[in-house]
Amino acid sequence: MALEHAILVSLAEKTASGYDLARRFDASIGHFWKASHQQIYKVLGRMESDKWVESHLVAQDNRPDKKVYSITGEGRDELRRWTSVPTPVEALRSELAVKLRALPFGDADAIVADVRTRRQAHAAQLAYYEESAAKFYPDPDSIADDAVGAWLVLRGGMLVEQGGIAWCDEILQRLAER
Amino acid sequence: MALEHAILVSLAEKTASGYDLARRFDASIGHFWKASHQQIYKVLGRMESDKWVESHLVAQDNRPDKKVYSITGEGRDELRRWTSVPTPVEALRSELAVKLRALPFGDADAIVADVRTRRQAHAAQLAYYEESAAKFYPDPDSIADDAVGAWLVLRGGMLVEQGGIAWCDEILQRLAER
DNA sequence: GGTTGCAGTGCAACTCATTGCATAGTACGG
DNA sequence: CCGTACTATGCAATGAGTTGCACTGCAACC
Repeated sequence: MALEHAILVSLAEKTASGYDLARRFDASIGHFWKASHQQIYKVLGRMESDKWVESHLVAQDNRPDKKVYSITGEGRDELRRWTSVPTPVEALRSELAVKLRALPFGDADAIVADVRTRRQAHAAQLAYYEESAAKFYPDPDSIADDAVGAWLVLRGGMLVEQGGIAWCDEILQRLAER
Repeated sequence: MALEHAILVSLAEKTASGYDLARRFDASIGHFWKASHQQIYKVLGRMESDKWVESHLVAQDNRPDKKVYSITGEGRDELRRWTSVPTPVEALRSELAVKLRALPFGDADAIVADVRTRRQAHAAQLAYYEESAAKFYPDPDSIADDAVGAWLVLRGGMLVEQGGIAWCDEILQRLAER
């Protein structure tokens, strides 16, 4: 149940409309927590009745009105409370793992092809993270205090992708070299 | 929608009751795909009406009757079809990443403590995988063909845990050493 | 003049998964 | 004999998340 909290973090950084949030969840935060706009609007409604956020309508030129949300005191309290509660380690869920166990009953060539594609996807994502890192944190040894979190998240993303690549390589070595 | 397929794999290896499957999903396969017994019974019902599996009642001494499921020809077809379709790369979802972005608005000490706990959990899981590997695959260079999948899955688990540990260490280095 | 894309908010239906509850017999330790 | 744990199957309610659809209007391209 962390979408609420992801939204709180995002609003704590900067007020936003549901639409703005949806775009943020397509990029930055979205690399580690996906959410569709439908879900965001629904949760925003619930959060507003819980008084964690409040909204006001903003009229715009040449564009539809928008509802800009901002975090409330209660929202900040909730965010602080949430950070002080231990996070359960999330279980992994790998469809590829299931497929690997299905090797004796399935199509080995297709699985190998799939792993190759997946390796490319991991490599592309890693390249993207590295680009972002070079762009936003050219000097990793001196990062502003309030940016350390975002930097560490980016590092986590890189480590995940590197791990993914390493796994694909091991699989290909075993399965393709025969 | 891979629980069906995880069950098909498990039944292709060996027939089982819902209860047996639930225990398998607490161990081996369960490290990469969790499922509760309620969910398993429900999905088994659906799979039986889809003719992917069939069941017969087995009476037991001193124990309740059980319904033993086995995979059908159609089930094997489905499994084969599924392995030949590319798997979408699953999005990562890290509550810890969200918490790291919440650092400026939250309780940094609690987050650091949380990361320490998480590091231990990763280390414990890694140790468990390494034990399993040593026990079941004492010689990784000569693994039977039908065991390669399970071995690769185990390797994937190890890589994930190693990545998790590396991330925790980076976080602790940044946040705790101050 | 028509299509595509962006900005903006939302409902409805559905699937997936968790949590809590129900039932029932056996085995075992204290 | 009492409580706990294991074997065994399942329903009901709720929450989380996806997919599909609906409506408006502007800007840009062909």
